Amino acid sequence: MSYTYEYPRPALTVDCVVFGLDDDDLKVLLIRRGVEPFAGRWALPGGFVRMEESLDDAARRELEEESGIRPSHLEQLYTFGTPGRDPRGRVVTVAYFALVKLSDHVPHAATDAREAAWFSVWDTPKLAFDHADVLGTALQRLKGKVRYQPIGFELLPPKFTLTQLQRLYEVVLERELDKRNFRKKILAMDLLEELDEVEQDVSHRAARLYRFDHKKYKQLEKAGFNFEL
Amino acid sequence: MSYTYEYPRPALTVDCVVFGLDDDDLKVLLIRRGVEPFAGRWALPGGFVRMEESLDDAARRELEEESGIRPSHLEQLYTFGTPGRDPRGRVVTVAYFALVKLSDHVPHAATDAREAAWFSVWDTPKLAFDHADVLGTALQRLKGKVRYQPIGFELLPPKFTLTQLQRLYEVVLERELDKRNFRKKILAMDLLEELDEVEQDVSHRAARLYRFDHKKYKQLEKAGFNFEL
DNA sequence: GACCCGGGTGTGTTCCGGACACTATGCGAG
DNA sequence: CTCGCATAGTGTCCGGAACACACCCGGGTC
Repeated sequence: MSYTYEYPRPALTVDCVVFGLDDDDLKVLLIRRGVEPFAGRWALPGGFVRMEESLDDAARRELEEESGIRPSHLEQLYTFGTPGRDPRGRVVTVAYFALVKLSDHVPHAATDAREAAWFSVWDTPKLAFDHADVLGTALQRLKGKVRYQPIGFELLPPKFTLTQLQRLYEVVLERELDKRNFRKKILAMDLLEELDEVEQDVSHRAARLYRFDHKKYKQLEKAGFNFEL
Repeated sequence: MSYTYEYPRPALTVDCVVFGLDDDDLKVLLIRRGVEPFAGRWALPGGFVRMEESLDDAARRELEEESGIRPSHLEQLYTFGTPGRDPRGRVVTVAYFALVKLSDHVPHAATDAREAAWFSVWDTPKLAFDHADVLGTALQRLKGKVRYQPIGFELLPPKFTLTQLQRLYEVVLERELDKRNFRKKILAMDLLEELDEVEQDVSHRAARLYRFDHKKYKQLEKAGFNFEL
């Protein structure tokens, strides 16, 4: 079977930058390529877009196929289409940006035949194609977006302590925050549900657990409320 | 001549949302389509991506071809690829977002054979394809971006008054700003060059003219400075 | 020359964000 | 049982920004 067109067409792929948070290290999911080009190199999960699926669906499908992951947050990042970025010919890729709770996905899970692993974003191996650029763009986006949209919670387990939340922001923004001011600000938004539980198995005073209230956020958002770090 | 591939490929286009400022009305450039589908309807300027050009180049080329415009600011916006958005088959479009100084481009200029015109963004005719979505996305982006990057100046003539600048922000952000504070803030950034000229032909006290200092901004940017509102 | 229109500046009040250091609690070691 | 340790949790003060209001300026119109 083959397909013929009057004019040449680039091939279209999607690639996903999936972030996860491991304690206070920000991780990205990579897949080791089995075939040329760049066989043996690590790359972002991704693949070709099918004719009947939307771009978002393609991203979700490839991610599920290659790693078994269904991210809690997925959004389009940027489209990379410089001629020459793929040695096989003209390939345009729509990059996606995803966040997952690492607690839901066993670290270093090799789900398929392919080898998949989490790497610290500050210390990745050399990547295939222009995936280093894609990762860089995704990091920038994460850094910019985390401050004015409550997407950071997608990286944490459902129940978390305020210290965990603060660590998350410190890791992503690459700077330290003041504990008192951070708590004041985040609690003033009234988006966290205070639970009657504390963390377990720690050798010091246990911290109270909180839960992010998605419903309340949606309401406030409609009313013109703006989340801001 | 024809081109054959082993798997089917979507066609790839670029479309441009070009904004211009006319006094205190925000305008968008539209082209009237000559051919089916949507013949006679207004649409965003755009066309097919060639195999040897980058996406940015394709956007610039199509814009020049269809309207003669070379925008002072151009950036990628979002990629739209829902199956069914084009009745001719699967077409994925990379949307771009551009700003021009209307003073450089005669309003209602019909440069080519095609009819091109500026419309108020709040009052456009019914658009072809999903271009209304694209326009909406572009407006959101403009609104978000204008506050933390000095791209608004690309909409004004090289020499402008502070009131013009304030109007621009009020129009884009859809809310009123305090005159005193606006001036204080913008002047405190030290990015405007105060000229020894005033506006002409006004029936009241003439306002002083200013010019945006691109060089100084680049310097400050490198030094970690952040433009904000 | 009176008045009208926006341009441009000053001031007082309130509000918000950032800087800053100590006490409380629970566990484990000895 | 006590002590030590590691982290949880908490309030105040200050300066600058936001906001509201009031005023003078300069030129054109009638």
